[in-house]
Amino acid sequence: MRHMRKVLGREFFDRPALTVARELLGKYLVRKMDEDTVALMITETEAYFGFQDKGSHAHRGRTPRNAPMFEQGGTIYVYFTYGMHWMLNIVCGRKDFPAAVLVRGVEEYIGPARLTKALRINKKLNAKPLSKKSGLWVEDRGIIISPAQTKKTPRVGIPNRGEWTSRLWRFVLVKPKKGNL
DNA sequence: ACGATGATGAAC
DNA sequence: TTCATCATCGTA
Repeated sequence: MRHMRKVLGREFFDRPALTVARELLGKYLVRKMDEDTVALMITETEAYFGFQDKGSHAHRGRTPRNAPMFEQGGTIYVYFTYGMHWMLNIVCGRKDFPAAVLVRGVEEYIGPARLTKALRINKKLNAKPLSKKSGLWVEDRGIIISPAQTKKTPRVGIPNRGEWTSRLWRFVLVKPKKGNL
């Protein structure tokens, strides 16, 4: 299993965003830039799920910006915020149900805007499918993440939304201590 | 610790 | 028309 490199397809992303967010930890985000292909392990994610989620862009329905969230699982949703930053989301679940996972960190580049800057992810990828053709995809390289390595916390930057603020929908990969594996 | 950045959508 | 937003960086 050490050398497996399975490109994750629709069957992986056509599931609830919480499941996908948790299982994306330890998977590899792969980006092809010209002749350069970079693969970085995903270390931090957040789930956004359905119309009722008051933290989600989709909670008041479809708008031109959030339209990709209504596409099928595996669609890329990239949006621009704070006048400078691109945010990378991966759409989850079936078409017409708005759900996605925000990729907040990969090894080496922690922070949703930092990783998009490093991997040159911007509007050009919005609404495209994760695939080798689009130049952005996710691989399972056989790394198993235990529950003990998965820290759950509230989502970042969503104040005063009651239960939607306190839900533990952020997942962080914790490096196991030496001798603890 | 604070201001600049400046798209998008909601509130007023 | 004004304000807050799923941040980050440079400057003080």
